[in-house]
Amino acid sequence: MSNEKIAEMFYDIADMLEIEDVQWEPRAYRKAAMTISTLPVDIKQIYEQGKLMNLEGIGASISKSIEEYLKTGSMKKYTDLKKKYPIDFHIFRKIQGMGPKRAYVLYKKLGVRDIGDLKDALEKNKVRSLEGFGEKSQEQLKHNLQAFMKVKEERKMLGYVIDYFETLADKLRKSGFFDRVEIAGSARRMKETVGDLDILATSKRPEASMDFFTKMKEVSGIIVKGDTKTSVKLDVGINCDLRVVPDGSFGAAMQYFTGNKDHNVKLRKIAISKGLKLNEYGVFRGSKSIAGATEKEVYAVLDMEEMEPELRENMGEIEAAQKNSLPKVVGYDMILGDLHSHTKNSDGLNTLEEMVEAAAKLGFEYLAITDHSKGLRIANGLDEKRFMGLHKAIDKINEKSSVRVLKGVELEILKDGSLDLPAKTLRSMDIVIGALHQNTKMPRKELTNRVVKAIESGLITTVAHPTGRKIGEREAFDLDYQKIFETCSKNEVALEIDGFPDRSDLPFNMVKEAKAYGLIFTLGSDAHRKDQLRFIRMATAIARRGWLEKKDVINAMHYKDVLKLRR
DNA sequence: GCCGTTTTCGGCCCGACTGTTTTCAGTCG
Repeated sequence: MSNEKIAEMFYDIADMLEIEDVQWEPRAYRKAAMTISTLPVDIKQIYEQGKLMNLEGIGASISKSIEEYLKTGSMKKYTDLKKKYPIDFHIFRKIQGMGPKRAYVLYKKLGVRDIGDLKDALEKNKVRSLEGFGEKSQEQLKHNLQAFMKVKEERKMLGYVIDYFETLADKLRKSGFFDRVEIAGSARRMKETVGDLDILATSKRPEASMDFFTKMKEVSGIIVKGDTKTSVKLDVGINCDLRVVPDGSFGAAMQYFTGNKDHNVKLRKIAISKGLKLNEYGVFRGSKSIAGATEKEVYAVLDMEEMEPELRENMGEIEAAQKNSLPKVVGYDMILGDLHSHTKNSDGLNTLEEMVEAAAKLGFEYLAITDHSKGLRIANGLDEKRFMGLHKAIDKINEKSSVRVLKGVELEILKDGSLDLPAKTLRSMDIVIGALHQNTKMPRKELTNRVVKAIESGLITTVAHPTGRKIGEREAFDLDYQKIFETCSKNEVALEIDGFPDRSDLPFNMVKEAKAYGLIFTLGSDAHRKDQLRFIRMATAIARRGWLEKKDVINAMHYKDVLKLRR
């Protein structure tokens, strides 16, 4: 996919135009870059459909540049600018305190082009004497550069830290120093990864409450400490901001700090169009506050419904809220079971009995055991015989267990698109999750046909973790996803949302895309240990972020209906 | 450069922080 490449070029152009003090254009290019980098499909497809100009922030000029790049592999505007500014903006953008203007000064005065040059200049203390810089700026850049080099993966996967976050917030609540304590930020939006933890609170004793906070055992270092904002390092390796806000602004602050940024920007524009001003303290007409105590009233004075935090990504939710057409997204409490889990029989850690017991503790109505099939050797996949044995054990458990155990398999889709187990075995199962694990580097067309063939076999019920991505580790498969979605739709095959934090697959923006094809979804924790069954919550979060409603999610059905659907 | 039931021209989100400034530029979220 060229999306990321093109987006980076536009970000570069924006930086370079900013150096030239061009007004407004940088903003336009950044907006276009943002749109492109979050596209759920290959931009080439959109170009081929002639729909580039339908994208937000992409007009005549930028669409021409995209076309030029797709056809020739280069972009004149970019190349020309880059000749003047041969600077590694791409990397510098990731270093705090290195904006385009500073990068240019460093290039012009010291010849700094890339991260190595920067390191060199800083070590030789050449930066502090430059105009506009000083001792402190130099030290700060040194520090930020080090932080950048050290941090391989600065974001944490939310699934691994969400319980910790909630425990921390609970401790604050129970301390007696605060009146209200709520988690905001990307954790509240249930984003797959989080860079830090934002907590909002109200307190009658801000000073004492901040003292309490900084002395908690989870706090490993203090970054800044004040009455209204304190930032600390947590022992799990990320930062936490605690803000104490006035009671009457709590709703406005929750809105503001839940984000995301684009969502907030759009809201503020709408406020302006109504002659109002929106900030983290409230909604104002002139200097008079007309809303701010609750989020609901903030949205209400902007003439829209309040939407679930998971939706606030500027993916159309604002327009929907204005038209009263927000989806009624599936609730966490509507999920009755888990449709993807493993036992010791393949590559899980716990026995069938232990998994079922853990599912009962979590209040599941049902649990699908979907151990790997034989083709996945490293996972000790099961053949027909071993599955028969497993099914006998499941039948036995179902006689007495409160949790209904469904018989399933995470089935290898083989290299030629054929399936790893005979039809007879597959037909005896309640759920058959077709999956790609091996030989996935095929050309796009071949790989797509392989999956299509599996879907058209009539033997699989669901496509497992469809993109195969692993966050920070492995890219998504090179597949024609539109074709996959179409084929699933035609053949009544569901897509899986795998809630295992590293996977988080399908990604939420593609869930929304896939829903438009009329598809239904299964949610799975992909648990390989009993304590990982809790990841079903993360799968639900992705479903919500992808605008899925109760009717779109098979796990919201009772098991009898799931089995009926299977038949 | 994009965009439009207040505009096809003239707007474009907002506040805070920091360090470097003698009133502001750059950066960030």
